Formats: sequence, C-alpha cells, structure tokens
Amino acid sequence: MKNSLFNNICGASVPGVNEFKTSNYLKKNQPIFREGGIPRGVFCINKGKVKIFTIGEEGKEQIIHVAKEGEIVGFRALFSDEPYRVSATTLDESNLCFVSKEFFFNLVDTNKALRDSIMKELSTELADRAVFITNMAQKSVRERLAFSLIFLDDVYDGEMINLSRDDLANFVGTATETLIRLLKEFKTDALIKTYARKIKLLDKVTILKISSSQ
Amino acid sequence: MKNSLFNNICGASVPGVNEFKTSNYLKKNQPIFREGGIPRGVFCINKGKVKIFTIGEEGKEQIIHVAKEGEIVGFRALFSDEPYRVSATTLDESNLCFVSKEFFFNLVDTNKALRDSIMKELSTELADRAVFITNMAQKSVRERLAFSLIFLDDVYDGEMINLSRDDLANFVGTATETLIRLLKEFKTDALIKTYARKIKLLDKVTILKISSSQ
DNA sequence: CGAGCGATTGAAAAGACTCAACCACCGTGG
DNA sequence: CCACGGTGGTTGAGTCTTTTCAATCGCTCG
Repeated sequence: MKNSLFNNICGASVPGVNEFKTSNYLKKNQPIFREGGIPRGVFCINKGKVKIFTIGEEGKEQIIHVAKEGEIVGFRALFSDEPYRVSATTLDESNLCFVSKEFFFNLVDTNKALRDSIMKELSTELADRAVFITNMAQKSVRERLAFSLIFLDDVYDGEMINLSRDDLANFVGTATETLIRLLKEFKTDALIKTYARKIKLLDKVTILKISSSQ
Repeated sequence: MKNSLFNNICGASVPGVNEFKTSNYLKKNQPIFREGGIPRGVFCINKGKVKIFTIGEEGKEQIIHVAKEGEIVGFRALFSDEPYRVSATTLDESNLCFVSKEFFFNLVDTNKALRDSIMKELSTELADRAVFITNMAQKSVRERLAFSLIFLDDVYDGEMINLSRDDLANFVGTATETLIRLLKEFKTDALIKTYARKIKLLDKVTILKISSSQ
C-alpha cells in the first residue's frame, strides 16, 4: 500500500489508532454511506472495491469513482461539514475499517504531512473530475467505454474487471443495452474477451487509442 | 465579499499582503494561466468574470466553472504540485491580484482558519463536480441548458448573462448550433429574452423545472 | 424444477451533431 | 462615405449515434 494517506490514517504505526478504529466485514453490494447521511468518520478499504456514485433526477446511478484497497473514502464530506453528497457501496466482499471523525480531525490538526497529503489528494481529484466532465461532454460512448476499461483495468490490477453490466453502464454513463452492444463490438474486434461478467483486456494499445478520440 | 477565502488571502487586513500582492488589469479574453503551465501563485478576482476550462482531445473547450468577483483561482494546482491541468481566461475586462506561492503557503501554514476554509472549499467543489458529471451523463442538452442558465444567472447576479454563444455552448457541453436552437425555443416559450448576446431570465421557476428533468 | 434477475438482441424513434450556407453587425481603409 | 472583410450569430437539411421499449435467453438459487 503505497498510498501515504492510508498509512497516515489507518496504518499500524499511527499512535492510538488501534483503540479508535473498528473493523468491519461487508458483503457484496452493502451500502457504506448514503447521499444525505451524516458523516461520522472515514472508511479505509483494506480489501474489496467500492463504488462512489450519485443518484440522478431519474433515479439512475452515476458512478464517479471505483475505489480499491488502500484508499480512504468519505473524508470529503467531513471537511465540507455537510451531509454526504455522494453514496458509497461495496462491489465485492470487503473489509473496511472505520476511524471516527474526532480521531481523524485530531490527526489532521497535529500532522502537517497528513494535511499536505489530503490537500494534494483533494486537488488532484478535482483536476481528475474536470477531465471526467470533459470526457462526458465531448467523447462518444464508444470512446468513454474504452477510457473506462483502461481505468478499471488499473483498479482491478492483476484481476479481470468484475462489475455488473449495469454498474459498468453507470460508470461509462450510458444505457445498459448500448454498453452491451459496444462490448460485443469490442469482442468481435478482439480488443477484449469476456468470461460471464468478467472482462479481460486483450489489446490495451488499441483501446487506449480509441479512448483518445479515434 | 462574503467569501472568507478571499478575505483571508487578499483582504486588506492580511498582514504583509500589500507588500506581496501585485495588481493586474486584464482585457477581455486574456489568458490567466494555461493547462501545462507552472503555477507560481494564486489569483484573486477583484473585478470581472473568469472561465476555467479544459481542452478536449479534439481541441474543444469544456468550461468547468465561471468564477466571479471575490473568488480565488489557481490554488488547486499549487497543492497538487503539478502543472496546471485546467486553463483560466478572462471573460470581461478584469482586475486581478496575484499572490505568490511562497506568501500563500506561509499563510496556509500559519492560519488554521484559512486552512479549514480551503479544505472546505476543495471538498465542496469536489461534490459539485460529482453533480456536474452526473448532469453531463444523464441530462439532455435542454435540461443542461436550463441548469446552466440558473447557475450563470447567479454568477452574473444583478446583470444579464453575458457570454459568447461559443462559451455558453462549451459550458453546457453541446454544439453551438444546438445551443442556439434551444435558446430560440426558450425565447418562444417566453422563458428568456435576449439582447444581442445578453440573456435575461424571465421565468426562473419553469427553467428550474426543466433543469430537473421534465 | 420454477422463479426471477441479469444479460442480450431487435426494431423504431428521438436527440444531437455536422456541414454548408447565410445573415448582421462593425470597424477599417480606400 | 461606402465597399470590404471578418467575426460571431443563425438557419436548414441530412445523418448518425444513442436511447427506448419490448421480448427473449440463460443461469442461479431456493
């Protein structure tokens, strides 16, 4: 886990953390927090993947991010001192630990390095989201799918991408049917191979090319 | 100027700020910073509007935000310690002041209240962008236009919205022609009235309704 | 073994985009 | 003073992508 944020908050070396953190096992598709809920602390992902999403006006999910082992989720809402504006749900069996707001803020106030990491993290994500917005606005669904596959391949690291078609469509920002049709095209073009819902990338170079407009 | 960030950085009460800040007058459509450039400080907007945008693969601008008097721009890149990943350009004649990186960081390190405001600001914007992404992914252009008009009406406060059609299209995330056609529809529906490029909202209630699907 | 959900396919309709042309305004220079 | 060129705004028509709705398939789980 190279993520310094994680180590600075949940790592064994953080003084006192063991008395304060609680460990939770969660099954697949369990909510971690919900839009509108009151934040009481942060969650560190020890194992499993977590989707971060908003619910659009029509009730459709838009997945903003897929977080993996070593990431911290839910700290943004603590700073803005408002109810959650996004929701988080496990995608697999997961193991999270919870660190209370009080303990977290105490860390932040006393540890400049942690503060700097957090500022950096927030700023970087802000720029990432600017790119995300641009992709949504300007790229075709086909291009966005390619982009998403590259992103998810990284999140799933060695393993195959393992999301429901609905979740994948909600990440790409399209209808499930459209997603399936495009996956089929990618399959016939030998860019990917599917094993039930799992997806393996065969030709990352071409996929990357597609993701950057043609 | 109610924005505490601005007052804590550029306000007359900040000790030493007058020796460090430099004031700049900028004409319409002048670049403030550019994607890829190296950040050397932050800019406080005293007067005028500023667009923050990225350039997509095809060279098309996507406007992410329109900042107004009292806002600070360009501080995110300082924290992430990377080149700018967005660009900023004036939309009107503007008056900005520049505060150097060194002075800014000194303020941040010594002023907890400022730090808290910045964290809050970053976190809030992050959530705003999640909503922006969702809007892009799920709303029709018509709905996004309505949403954008409401947003811009607030930015332009008492005045009428005053953007080129291209800029407006790049904010909504559509082609200029589509934007113009929809504006026309809004005009025939008596939702807005235009005076050359300026736009006045006549029926905010209905526009708001359109912006939230339907 | 049947229910039910997720995945897939088909066909039609709608929304947006592209391209091309045209208009209107404005400042410039002959 | 007026023709000229340029830029930004507007309109039209055709095309293509994407969505929607409906139906079917196939598998898993009780």
